[in-house]
Parts: sequence; structure tokens; C-alpha cells
Amino acid sequence: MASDDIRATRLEKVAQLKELGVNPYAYRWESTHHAAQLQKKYADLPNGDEVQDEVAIAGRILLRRVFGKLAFFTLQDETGTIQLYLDKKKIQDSMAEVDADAFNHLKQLTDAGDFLGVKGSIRRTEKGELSVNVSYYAILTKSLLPLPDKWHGLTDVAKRYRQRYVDLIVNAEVRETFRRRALITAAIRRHLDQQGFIEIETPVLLSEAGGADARPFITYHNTLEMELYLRIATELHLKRLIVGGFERVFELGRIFRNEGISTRHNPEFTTLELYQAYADYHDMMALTEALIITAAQSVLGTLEITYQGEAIDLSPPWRRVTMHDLVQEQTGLDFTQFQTIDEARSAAAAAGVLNVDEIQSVGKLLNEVFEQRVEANLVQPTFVMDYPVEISPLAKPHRTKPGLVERFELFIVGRETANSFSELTDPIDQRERLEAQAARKAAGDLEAQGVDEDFLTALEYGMPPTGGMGMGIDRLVMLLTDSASIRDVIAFPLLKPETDLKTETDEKS
RNA sequence: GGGCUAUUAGCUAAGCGGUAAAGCAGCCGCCUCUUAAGCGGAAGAGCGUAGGUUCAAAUCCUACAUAGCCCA
Repeated sequence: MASDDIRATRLEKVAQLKELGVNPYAYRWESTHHAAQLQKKYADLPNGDEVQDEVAIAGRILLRRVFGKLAFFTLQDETGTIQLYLDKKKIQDSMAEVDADAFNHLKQLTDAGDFLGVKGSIRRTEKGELSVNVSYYAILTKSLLPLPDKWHGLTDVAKRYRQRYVDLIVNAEVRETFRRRALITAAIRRHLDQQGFIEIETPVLLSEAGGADARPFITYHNTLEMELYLRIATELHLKRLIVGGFERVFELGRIFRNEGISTRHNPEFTTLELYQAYADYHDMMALTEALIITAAQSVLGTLEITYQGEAIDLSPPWRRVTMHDLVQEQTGLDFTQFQTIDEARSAAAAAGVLNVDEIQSVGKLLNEVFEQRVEANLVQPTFVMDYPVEISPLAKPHRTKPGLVERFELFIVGRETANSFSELTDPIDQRERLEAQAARKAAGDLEAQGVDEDFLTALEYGMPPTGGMGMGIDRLVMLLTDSASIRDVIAFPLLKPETDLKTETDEKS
């Protein structure tokens, strides 16, 4: 039967229910338990035994196994499933006043997918399945569309993303992923709260995007008659709050980057950014480690995890190593020895680094070598420290190493998971660096941003020494849910609209 | 942006040049211990879209669309 016919059949059942005086779209239901609670509470009930405890429960019918005068339904709620034992005699007797033909109506007018509320006693069947022996039922919502195959489920990836609600109904592990995501963000907020941080929401719509190298989305405000940018980072506003006197602030929120889509990139994604006055990047390392450990413990209960078949040990302390040392370790190149870019280029080329000719400074070349030869090998959690100033416009110069800044990035399974600095607090230095960026923007670099004058003004009022850290929450959730694609941890990932063929032909005719 | 692969009924899918299997779901009938319930019956397909090759196309070719994987 085609889906339109199935829908028509079910609409007919809706009409029949209304004729019987039943509203197929009920208003409320009072439950005493969830499925998982019942499964736990009566785990020791022997086969064939029944207890007279009256329970009420509600959920979606997943499976129906119907006999002449007996039926078994599998009911699913948020916590799991429980079987309904539906005995004709019992139901007809106890519901006689409501509906003399209650059992047959249940058989004929419900489908897999409907929401049902039931009351009854608890029994474990002779075959060992814990069940609610139903004395009363109510159809709470009639479903019009058929569920996917009860055995194979929904496997079409595109359809799973486009119709996540169906994916969630049918695939329990998807529900578990998003439950874990919520536990992770809750654990982060709890930990930061305990450390004295407060969360402050900063604007999404800005007249000037900043705080990162990325192409922004552009939108338009009608009454102001001006273009606005969606934020690409929360950094510059959170720092303004530090200027204003808050000492520990953070924001866990969505940012938007107008870039490609891949298994690791979605145009909108969630970051944690936090700023702590009177702290430096060493303090940030300790905090970052503690945050991720707390999140892992609260969601998984262990620090020994598996990601895509690879064992990851999150037990502290994590390795702390400079970018220079890692590059030397992997390639033999000692970047502290190079005086000129030419010297560095030829050494790098000799070591097999590709595309060295386009790179204009020793610091950028160091980063290039790092990206080409080191990054992917950083499987266990590793803090990579002390970056070249050229690629770090918002970080404070290193207190002992010229040309470098006090910055670290955290790598896990070869992916950048967090980024942190001793924040630049010298307004004159900051202006020079932002103006260099603005020059790149003027020269056509679409990822470079203009100067945020108001941010510089704030810095001129004085910002205390501050440690800052940003973390990609989606990537952390991927790690802690063993998800291969960022789309598996975003409930509704961005997809191109499907071309609607019906609409197209309608337009033509 | 480039390459490879996929797209067949609501879902899961076979067929890979000779005129669209099957299972589940749905419909009708039987059935009081099933759990992918079972048995019997009758239905349900513009084979992603648009062109082309051929006596003949789901199948071969070319574009396009969407998605996945790999590369940049």
C-alpha cells in the first residue's frame, strides 16, 4: 500500500474514533512511572507472577502483536520500552462503562506510532517479559504516517538527518547521543559555576565580526537599513566584560562561519569561551584538563575511552610540549636555528614538507610543518604550547621567547579541540595586530576582519592580565559519544533543501 | 573545488540490456503467552530528475539534483 493510502486509512480511523466519542488528540495523561523505572523495580519478579500494584504509563506504540483475544504491544517512552499485556476479557470488563467494545477498538483503531496511555497491574509473562496487564487504555495521539521497518529501522543517512524525529523514534543510540550531549554541557556549566564563573550572553548580530579568522554570514536589518554579521567568535565581547570588572566569565553558545561542510564542520556550531582575570595560559591548561575530565566522568564514568576503534586515555596529566619540540621530534627540524625564511624553507623542503615556497615567514612555516607532519599524530590528549606571533593576533607575547606568544592548542585524536592564550592586554600592540589583519582584509582576504575600534577603546581603559580559552563543544561531544561525523552530534545539521518535484511541476503547469 | 559510490513501494531491499522479486508496515480473514509472533488471501513501484544510445533501458552513456566517503 502506498503511503498516501496508509495515511488515508489512518485518517479514516481518526474519524471512527471521533464517532465513538473519543478524541484521538487527547489533552493530558498522568503517569506513575517510566518504562525504565518499572523494568528496574520489578527486575526480580518471577515468570508468570503478577503483583497488584496499579501503575499508569504512556508512550508510543512501537510494535503490535495481536491475537484474537489477546494482544502484546511494545510501548516506548523516553527511558525505554515495556510490553503491554492486553487481555480482551480484562479490558472489556473494566472498561465496560466507557466503551463496551474497548478491546476490538484497540485492535482495529490503533497502529504502530500512536501514543497510548495505559493503567494496569504488573505481571511478568510466562515467557519472561515484564508487562503492564492493562485494565484501561486511552489513545492519546493518533499517528498518520507509518514507522520505518521494525527490524531494519531507518538507515538512509540523508533521511535520518532530514527527519531526525523519525531517526530518534527508531534508533535508540541517537537518543543516547543527544542525552549525552546534554550531560556534557551541563557538566561543563556545573564545573565552571563551582569555579566562580558566570555565563553572560553576548550578541550574535554585529556590525563588525571579529575574534577569529573566518568568513562571516551577512544578514540585513530592515529598519536600521544596514548589513549585520553573525558572530564568528564570542571573544571580543567576553573580554569587554573582563574590562568591565567581571573576573570569571564564559559563554557556551552558537557561532556561525560561512565555510565548507564536512564530517568535522557545520556552518553553525557550539563553542565554549571563557576568560579568567589574573590567570595565564598555564592556569588555562589546568582548567581545560579539569573541564574535559569532568565532562567525561559525568557522561561515561571513565577516562579510558574508545574513539572510532582507537583507545584514548584522558587520565591527567596530559602531555605539555612546545610546537618547536614537536616539530623537531617528528621531522628533525630545529626551528630555533633558522635566522632567515630562505634558510628555513630549504631545510623544510629537504625534510619533505610540501608547498613551502608560498610561505612568507619563519613562524608561518613552522605552523605549516606542524600542520603537515605533526597534528594528525597527536592522538592522545596533548597541549601544544608557544605559537608564532604571526598566527596569533590576540595572544600576549611570550615572557621569555621572542617571536612567540603564550598560547596553547589542545589536540585529541589529531583534532584541535581547544585554543587558549595569555590574552593580549597591551592596547597599542593589539591595535597594530588588528590593523595588520584589516590590511589583509582590504587586500581581499575574506577570512580577515576589520578593526573593532570599540574593543580597542575597552582595552585602553585597561584589562587585567587574563587567561582565555575556547573549546569546540561539537568535537568534544563527538569524542565522548564515539561519533564519526559532526552531523551525528547536531540534532538538525544544515542540509541543502531537497528539490521538491511536486512543487516544480506545479510551477510549470 | 576534484575523484569515487549510492539513489528501486512508507521502510529494508533483489534485479545490472528482454519489459520490476521479496520481507516488514498497511488492508481482509483465523488465532489467549507473543516479543522481527504465526498461518491464509488481496493490493501497493513515475526504478532520484532530464536527455541520449538501442528493436528493447531500473540496467549502457551524458548532464543535473541530493547524500556518503576520500582528496584539496
